[in-house]
Amino acid sequence: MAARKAPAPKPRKTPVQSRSKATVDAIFQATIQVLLVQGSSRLTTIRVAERAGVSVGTLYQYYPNKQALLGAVLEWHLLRVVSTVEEAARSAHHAPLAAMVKAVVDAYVAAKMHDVREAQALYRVAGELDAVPLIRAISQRGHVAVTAMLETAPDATFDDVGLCAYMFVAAMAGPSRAMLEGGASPAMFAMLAPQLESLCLGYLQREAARPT
Amino acid sequence: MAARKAPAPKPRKTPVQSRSKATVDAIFQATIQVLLVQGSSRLTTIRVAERAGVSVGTLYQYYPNKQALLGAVLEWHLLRVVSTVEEAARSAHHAPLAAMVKAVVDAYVAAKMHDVREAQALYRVAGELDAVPLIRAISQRGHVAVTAMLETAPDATFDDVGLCAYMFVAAMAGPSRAMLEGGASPAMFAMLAPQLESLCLGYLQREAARPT
Amino acid sequence: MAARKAPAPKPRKTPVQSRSKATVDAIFQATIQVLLVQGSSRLTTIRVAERAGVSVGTLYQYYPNKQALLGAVLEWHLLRVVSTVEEAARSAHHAPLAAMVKAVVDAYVAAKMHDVREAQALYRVAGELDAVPLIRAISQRGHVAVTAMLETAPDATFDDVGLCAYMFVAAMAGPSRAMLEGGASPAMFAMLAPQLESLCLGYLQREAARPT
Amino acid sequence: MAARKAPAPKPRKTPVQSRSKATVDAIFQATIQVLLVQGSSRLTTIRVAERAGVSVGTLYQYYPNKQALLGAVLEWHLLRVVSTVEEAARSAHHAPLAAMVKAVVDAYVAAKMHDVREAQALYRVAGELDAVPLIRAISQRGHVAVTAMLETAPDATFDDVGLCAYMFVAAMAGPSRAMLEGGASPAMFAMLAPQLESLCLGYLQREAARPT
DNA sequence: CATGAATGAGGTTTCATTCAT
DNA sequence: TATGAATGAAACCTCATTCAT
Repeated sequence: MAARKAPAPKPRKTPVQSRSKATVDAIFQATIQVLLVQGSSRLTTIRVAERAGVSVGTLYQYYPNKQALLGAVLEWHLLRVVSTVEEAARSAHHAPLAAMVKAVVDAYVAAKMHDVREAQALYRVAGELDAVPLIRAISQRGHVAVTAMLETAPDATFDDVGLCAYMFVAAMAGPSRAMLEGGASPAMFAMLAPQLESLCLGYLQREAARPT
Repeated sequence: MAARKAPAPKPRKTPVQSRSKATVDAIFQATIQVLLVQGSSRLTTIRVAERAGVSVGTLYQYYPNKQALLGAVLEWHLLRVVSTVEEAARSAHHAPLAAMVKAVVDAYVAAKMHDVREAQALYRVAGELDAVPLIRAISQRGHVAVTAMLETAPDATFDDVGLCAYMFVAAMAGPSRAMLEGGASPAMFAMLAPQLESLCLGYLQREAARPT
Repeated sequence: MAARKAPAPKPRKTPVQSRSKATVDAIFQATIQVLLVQGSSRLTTIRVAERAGVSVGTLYQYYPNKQALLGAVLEWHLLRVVSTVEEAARSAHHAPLAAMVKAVVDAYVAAKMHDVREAQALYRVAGELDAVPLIRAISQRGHVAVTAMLETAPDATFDDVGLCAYMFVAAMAGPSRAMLEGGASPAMFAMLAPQLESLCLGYLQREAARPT
Repeated sequence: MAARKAPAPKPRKTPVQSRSKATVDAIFQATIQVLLVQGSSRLTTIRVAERAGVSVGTLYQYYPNKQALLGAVLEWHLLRVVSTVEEAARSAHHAPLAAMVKAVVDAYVAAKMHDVREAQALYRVAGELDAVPLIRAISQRGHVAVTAMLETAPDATFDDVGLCAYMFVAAMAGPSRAMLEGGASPAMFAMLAPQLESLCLGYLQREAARPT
C-alpha cells in the first residue's frame, strides 16, 4: 500500500506575479470547496479549476498533478490544527495538570470542529496519497509540544513523558472521529470537550501516580 | 456528502445454494485482497472478479453495482469486530471494572490488529459509500453490549452509562488508528493494549467517582 | 534517446473468440489507414478506434497503450519485407552473382514499393518507439539470408561475406528512401530497380575481385 | 500526407540586430538540445524557450509557430551538410573517378557522423512538416554539384550523369542510416567510409563502362 | 519589446456496467 | 446461468498559442 505510491510532489511554481498569488489561493480554496460540496469521489481537477474560475491548464501550472494539490491542502490543514495545539501547550506550561489538559483539549476540539467536514474529507483523501510521512512529521510536532508542556507540570511527574504525550494526543482523536463519522447530534458534540478532558485527565493522573 | 448518495443497495441474490455461497465468499476475499495489494484506487470490479476466479458478469449477478459490493464487505468486517467486542463484554458481566476494561480492550485490540491493514483500507472505501447509517448501527450494538456490561459492575456506578460506554469504545480507536496510520514500531504496538487499559480505566474510574 | 523509452509492450490479450479476431484485425488495419490518410501527427487512439468501428475501450483491451499498437504494426510491416527478401535469397542459391542481385533487388523493391506511403509513415512512427531492437532483430534475418545466398555464388567469393551482405541490403535502402522522401516522379521510380541492381552488383563484383 | 499541410511559414523577423542574432542562435541550439535530450515527443515550445534562456513570447516573436521553427532548424542542418558536399565536389573537379568518390564520401561521412544523433532526430521531425520541398531543393544542390564534378572526370563518361549523381548521393545514405538506426559498433563505423567508396565507385565504374 | 500566466481543445487511458453468446 | 468483449463517459494531463502587464 505504500510501495505503489510515489512521494507527493510539491507545487511546481512559486508565484512571482501578484496575479499568480490570487490564482493559487483560488485553486486552494476551490479544492476544499469541491471536497466539501461534492465529496471526495467527485473531486476532479476540472471541477476544481471550474470552481476556482480558472482553466485546467492553469491548475497544472501550479500543481504538477492531482496528488500534489491534495497533499498541499492536507498539509495546510494539519498545520493549522497542530499549531493551535502547540500554542495551547506553550501557554499552559507550569499550569496544574488539569489546566494543561483543559487547554489542549479545548484547542484541539476548537481546531478540529471548526471545519468538521473539511477534516473528514481530508482524512479520506489522505488515504489515496502517501500521506504517512506528512502525518507523522506533523504529529511529531504536536507530541514534542505536549511533551514539553507535561514536563513542566508542578503536580505530576511521568515515567515516560513521551509515551504519555503520544497517548494524550492520540486519545483525543478517537471520540472526535467517532462523532464525525457516526454523525453525532449537537447534544453529543457539546459533550465532546468535557468528556475528552475527563478521558485524558483520568489517564494522565493514573500514569503520574504509577510507581516507577 | 450524504445528500448525493443513493442508499447502498443490498445483494440482489441470497446465497441459498452452496455454489453461490462459495462464490460470494470468493468475491469477499478477493475484494479485500485487491484492496490490500493494489490499493483503493485500483479496486475495480474486473480485478475483483479475476482474483475471485469468476467473470465480471457473475459478480454483477450477486451485487447490482460496486457500491453494494463494498457495502457488503464493510458490513461483514464491522460485524466481525463488533461481535468480538460483544462477546468480550458479555463474558465480563459482574466482573470488577478493571477486569471489564481489560477484557474489552484485549478483545478490541486483538480484533483490530488482526487485520490491521484490512481495517484501514475498508475505512477508506467507507468514505465513498454512504456508510454512516451502517457504521452507526453496528457501533450501536457495541455500545449496547458495553453499556449492559458496565451496568453490572460491582465496584462502580455511572451517571450516564450510555455516554461512558460510547466514550470507552470510541477512545480505543484513537491510539489504535494513530499507530496504524503513523506506522508505529513493534515496540509501540506492544504497549498499545496496556496503555489503552490505562486510558479507559482512568476515564471510567473518574466518571464513576463523580458526584451525581 | 533510448533511455527515455520503455520497451514497447506487447498485445495484452490473445483473441479466443472469433469476434475478437475480427476486432484486432479491424484495429490493425485502421491504424495503417489512419496513418496513411491522416498522417502520423493525427494518428490518435480515438481516430483509430473510430475507423475500426469500435470504441476506444475495445482498442485498449487488445493493446495496453498506443506504443504497443504502433509496435505491432511496425513489426508486421518489417516482417513482410524481410520474409520477401528471405524467400528471394533462398530461391537464388547457387545462381550467378548477377542473378542473385537481381532476385533480391526485385523482391526488395516490390515489397517496399508495394505500400510506399505505408513504409514511409511507419518509419516516422518508429522514431517515437524504442524500435531499435525490433529493427535490428529483423534486419538480422535479412542479413543472414543474404549471407547464406552469397556463400553459394559459383562466380564469386568474398573476404567478409557478412559485411558484404550487410552493405548489399543497406545500400538498397538509400535510393529507395531518397525517392520516397523526395517525392520522385514515376519515371524515376521506374529506374529504381535496375539502378539498384547496378549499384549492388558493381559493389559485390569489386569486393569479389579484391585480393585477400 | 502532403495535402493536409500548409506551406511551412518563414521566420517573421530577420535578425538585423546583433541581439536578435544571438537570440536566434540560442533558439536553434536549444531546439536541437531538447530534441536530443528529451526526444521529439517532448519537444515543446516552452521547453525550447527555457533552454534558450528566453520566454515563449520571445520565441514567437521570431517564429510564428512551431512548424516554422522546426523548418528553419531543419533547413539550417541540411544546408550545413550539403555545403560540405558541394565543397568536396568542387575541390575534386578533374580528378580521377576514384579520387572524386573518395572526396565526396569522406566529406559526407564526416558531416553526417559529426552530428549523428542530430541528423537522426531532425529527420524524425521532418516528417511532421511538409519538408518535402525543402529536402528536394537542398538535395538538388548536392546533385548539381556532384553532376558538375562527374562531368569533369578524365577517366569516365556517363550516359545520364544526373541519374548517376543522384544514385551516388542517395546510395551513401543507405548504409549510413542503417548503422545509425541499428546502433552499429565502432568497428562497423570504422568501415563505413571505405565500404561506401567501394559501393559508389563500383557503381560509377559500371555505369561509365556501359555502352551508350 | 519581453514576459510568462492563462487558455482550452484534445490526447491517452481507465472502468463500471451491459448483453449477445 | 456464466462469460467476457464491448461500450463510452469521464478522468488526468499536455501544449501551442495569446495577450495583459
